[in-house]
Amino acid sequence: MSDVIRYAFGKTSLGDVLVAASDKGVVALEFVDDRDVAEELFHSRFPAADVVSDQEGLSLLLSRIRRIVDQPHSGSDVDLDLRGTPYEIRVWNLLRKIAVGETMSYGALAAKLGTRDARDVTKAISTNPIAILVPCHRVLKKDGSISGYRWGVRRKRALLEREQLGLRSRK
DNA sequence: GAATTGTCACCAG
DNA sequence: CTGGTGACAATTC
Repeated sequence: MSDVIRYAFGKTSLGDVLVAASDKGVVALEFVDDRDVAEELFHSRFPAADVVSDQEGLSLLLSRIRRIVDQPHSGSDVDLDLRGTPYEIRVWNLLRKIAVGETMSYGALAAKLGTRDARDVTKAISTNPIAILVPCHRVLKKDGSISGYRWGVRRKRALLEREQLGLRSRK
């Protein structure tokens, strides 16, 4: 049997996003520049699944995501359907425990996981299909500088700035 | 910032 | 196994 995955496009203050969800939760959330390209890419990522467009059915989810992007500190309660190797899932779960406004280095993450190399973590993170909801943007290099981001360093910086600003002005 | 080097897991051949 | 590579890290300029 094949899964049914519904997807829809949405606009956030950081750009267009493509969100996809199964019955269990969100399976993917990506920033896209070109919707046609994204759609194609997306189909090929879930060859075994039944991928259907469902703009209306996901409108609620989209609005929640928009809220999270605009106000990261307001908390999120979106169900996720993580798909990946056990190791990757471990990493992603760890990422989700990082508090808003906090950051962590790849090295520190590696230590927590008992991995030898930071690159091990890097690889797992870089294959993360779910932007923002799995806050891979809160992972920086050890000196605090931004190294790279799957969806563009610019967005990563914007996200972080927003989170820290939100924290500060909330007090 | 950018370049340089050490390192190690991963992948293609 | 060999060689290329990287969302790293530490150093150096």
